[in-house]
Amino acid sequence: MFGIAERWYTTVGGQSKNGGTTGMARNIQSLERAAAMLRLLAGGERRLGLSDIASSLGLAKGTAHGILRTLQQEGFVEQEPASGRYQLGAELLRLGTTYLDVHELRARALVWTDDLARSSGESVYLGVFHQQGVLIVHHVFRPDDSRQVLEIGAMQPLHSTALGKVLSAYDPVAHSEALEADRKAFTDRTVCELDDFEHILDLTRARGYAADVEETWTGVASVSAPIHDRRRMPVGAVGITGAVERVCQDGELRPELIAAVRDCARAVSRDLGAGRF
Amino acid sequence: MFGIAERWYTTVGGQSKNGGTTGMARNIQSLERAAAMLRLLAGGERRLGLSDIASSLGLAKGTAHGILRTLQQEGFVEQEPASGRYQLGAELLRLGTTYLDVHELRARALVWTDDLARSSGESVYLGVFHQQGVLIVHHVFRPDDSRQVLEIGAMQPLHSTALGKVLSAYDPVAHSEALEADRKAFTDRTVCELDDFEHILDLTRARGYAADVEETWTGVASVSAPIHDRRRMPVGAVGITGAVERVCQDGELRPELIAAVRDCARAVSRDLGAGRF
DNA sequence: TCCATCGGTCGGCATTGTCGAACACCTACC
DNA sequence: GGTAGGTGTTCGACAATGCCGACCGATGGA
Repeated sequence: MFGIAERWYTTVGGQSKNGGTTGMARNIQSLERAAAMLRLLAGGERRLGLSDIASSLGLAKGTAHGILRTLQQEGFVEQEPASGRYQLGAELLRLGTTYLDVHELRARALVWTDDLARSSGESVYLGVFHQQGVLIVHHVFRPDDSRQVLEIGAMQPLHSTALGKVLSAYDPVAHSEALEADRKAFTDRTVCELDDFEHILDLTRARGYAADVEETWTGVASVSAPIHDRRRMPVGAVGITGAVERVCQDGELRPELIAAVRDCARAVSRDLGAGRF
Repeated sequence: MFGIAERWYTTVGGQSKNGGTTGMARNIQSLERAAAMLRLLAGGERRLGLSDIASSLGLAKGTAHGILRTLQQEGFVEQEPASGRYQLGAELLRLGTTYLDVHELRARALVWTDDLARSSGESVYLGVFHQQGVLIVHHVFRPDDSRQVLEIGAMQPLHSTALGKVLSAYDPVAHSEALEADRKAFTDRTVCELDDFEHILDLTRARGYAADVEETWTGVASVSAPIHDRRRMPVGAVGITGAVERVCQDGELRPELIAAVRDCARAVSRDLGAGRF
């Protein structure tokens, strides 16, 4: 309701050419609503009914139904025949996997992350900045026979994880996002204060890597380093994650692990074309 | 173009109430076009330009740009800053993973497929019917240390794989889909003729399982069995896949593997509520 | 330097999506 | 058994919305 009326005004005034930060051109309403529905279905744990969806988004039932019907036909949502409730559809999985296949950073990193997992003995994560957090695009299991769950497609917070700190330190958009958001305390070691957090980012830039010692999960520590493309722009981060007893020694991160992570990040960056000069 | 004009007539004449087989209600145009764009981007291997996309879908450049701009803001497509080309976006990966988390069949099957992989010594696949093929929603690696790639989110053909035959035999929609499509020959053992294929489906229903001995990939054989829900409707299929030398013996599938797969399928079905009757 | 093509934007028209009410259907509860 | 409240779905009319095609500015070969 309100968002619609507001958007109207933008057509009258000057369009400010390009906008420093955001384009702010008008977008297609039905698409925005459809995306909001998918996000709503992704957020709510269980299936949602039509009335819930319509009222949550402030839409008429008929409107919401039209969008859902189209999304269902395209395979983006499915409807449970019994209750008539809606949930996400299989086409999203297919397209999401295709995204991974095309992802250049991931493709270049595959072999290097395998090496890193073998040499470090810990699980390896590759993440990119997305929306308000870090999206895991690759995950190599720790090379032992323990039961592990694949975390590709999962999100991690920016302010407490090693991957998130690296991206916040090097990616300007991630930086402002991390500063604006409220930094939730996951453990008693999580850094939430603005000044402390910015100091950590400065430290990250100075060192060239970031750490997370029990700031997100108790007993778990990580190290991460940034990956740059051929234009020296930050495009992602690699890191290892493991039990704090293995990753740390005498209260400090084991130096050989830091070196291994940084070597891997440099290798991937070089593979992306950032190598020479 | 043509589809649009046709749709117009339905508003004038009688609306035929409900339509016998399909609802045939009108869908939202911009959403259909956006979905077609995503599918186009998923199909083409490399990134596509705006003009390519517009001409491929028969749209004006401005129209295509508006849809792409919105999709980009929502995270469904990304634009390479240098060339301006478009590719699929990270939000699809996030939503696709969320689809897996909510998937009830997959959740119930997790523990049973692990057992099956351990007892059979082969890799395990869990698939559901989707569009024109089988979508892999779970994949357990063969329990040795060999290098394997995760195939969750990949598609398999209906007519040549064990999973596809099971779904074609038990799911009516998959059945008609498999009969109508042209069955491509992947190896010289692929069954393409309509009569032969229908005979195989009859055999599958009679036996309660299906096989694929070098009909899709040379040197690879699979066995699969159907999973039913509490209404005895087929909802998916589990199967094992491995080198033909291990899976077969004296030209026949090893009986203990067939039994293990069928036990797993029955266990998951029972877990879904199909147990008592 | 020119020319072809790229992605992106803008104004005007009318198609298209939206709204709200009415419709079947089901379940639970008097 | 009826009723009341819930569901998802359809319909018709209005006008706001998204579509089209012409128009920019930049880019990159020839």
